[in-house]
Amino acid sequence: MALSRQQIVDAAWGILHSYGLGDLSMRRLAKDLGVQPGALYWHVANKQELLGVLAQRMVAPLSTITLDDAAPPLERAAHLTREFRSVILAVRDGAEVVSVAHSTTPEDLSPVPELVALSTESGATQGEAVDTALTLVRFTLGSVTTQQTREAMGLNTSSSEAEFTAGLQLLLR
Amino acid sequence: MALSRQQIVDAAWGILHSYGLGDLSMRRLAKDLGVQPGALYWHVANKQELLGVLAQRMVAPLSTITLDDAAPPLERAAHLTREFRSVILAVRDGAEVVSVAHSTTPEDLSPVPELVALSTESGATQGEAVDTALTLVRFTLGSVTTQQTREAMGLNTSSSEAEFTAGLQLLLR
DNA sequence: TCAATTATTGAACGGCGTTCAAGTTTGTCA
DNA sequence: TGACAAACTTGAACGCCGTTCAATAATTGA
Repeated sequence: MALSRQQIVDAAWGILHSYGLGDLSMRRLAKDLGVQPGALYWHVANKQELLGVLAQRMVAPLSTITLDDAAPPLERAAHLTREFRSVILAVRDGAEVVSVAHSTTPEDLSPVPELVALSTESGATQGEAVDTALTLVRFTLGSVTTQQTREAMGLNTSSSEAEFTAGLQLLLR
Repeated sequence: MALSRQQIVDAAWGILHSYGLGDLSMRRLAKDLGVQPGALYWHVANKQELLGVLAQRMVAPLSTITLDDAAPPLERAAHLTREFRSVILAVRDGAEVVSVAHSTTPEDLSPVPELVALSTESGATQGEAVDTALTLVRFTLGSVTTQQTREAMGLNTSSSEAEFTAGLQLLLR
């Protein structure tokens, strides 16, 4: 069977989950797929593009999440941000991978559009809503980056969750 | 004259400013110093340590900054955070370099201790103050990372300053 | 069947961080 | 002054990395 883009992405996804970004090299990927490294470049432009696809896959579930309609918009925003956090926290080096994608296209990546909608719903102008959403996402990425970096170093991360909650409340007062 | 740790750090500082993190390799550093790469390792444990020193040097001015005594603490905190931003914005890939250091020792790196002091001064408990300071720093690092990434890609960054200001106000209400 | 398209190989290019035995230089003290 | 130790540097290698590209193989459509 011919190699496909999908297979490559799946294998990369697997390595990322099991061994982390440090082990996700094009050569390692090729070896896992039983193929020469050069073959990957027929299906994928370069490593950066591949990481972008992985980031999208990570956050994809966020755009189909259903939030309690009864809850006020800001509470739903808080909930969505928490979901964002758990999604990237669940993948090794998830924050690092998503950060790159976020830096390239800050406003398109989930959960930014969803957060913008919720923020306008609660009375913000479009501009304010974008600023709020970006701030939430950046804070979350920073928080999780710290936690995952420290985890990788074997340092204590017990206060991470509480710090995140505190920051979230600070932002969504 | 013998090579010294100080010389290495200075040369690294120069490369970082002039050419960015992508050009800051141990081999390039050695070449600039007219020395073999291995020689660096007598003075410096590894590249990560070197980057840590660079990060410290970047933020060092923040701990000796003088803030308007008359202004309320939260305003001084805002000012300090702005200074933090300009300091890392002024160095190519500054946010990336400082992020690594921040992830390792989040609470020791300037301007975190200073922000904690200002936050307690305005009535927060120690715990709240730490959370606020970390949130401010992480948001700022995220914001500048995005800006510098986009600059490096030749993309538009005109809204960066306004987004930063908006986030800052959101956090220091 | 036989071109044309699609896909893969194999090999190379030019890098990277780091290690280490072997050498050189420098400083100390008899 | 000379010998010895300590401080430092070299040169070479190890094992990686992302990416390119001519040549080759496999698949497809006419």
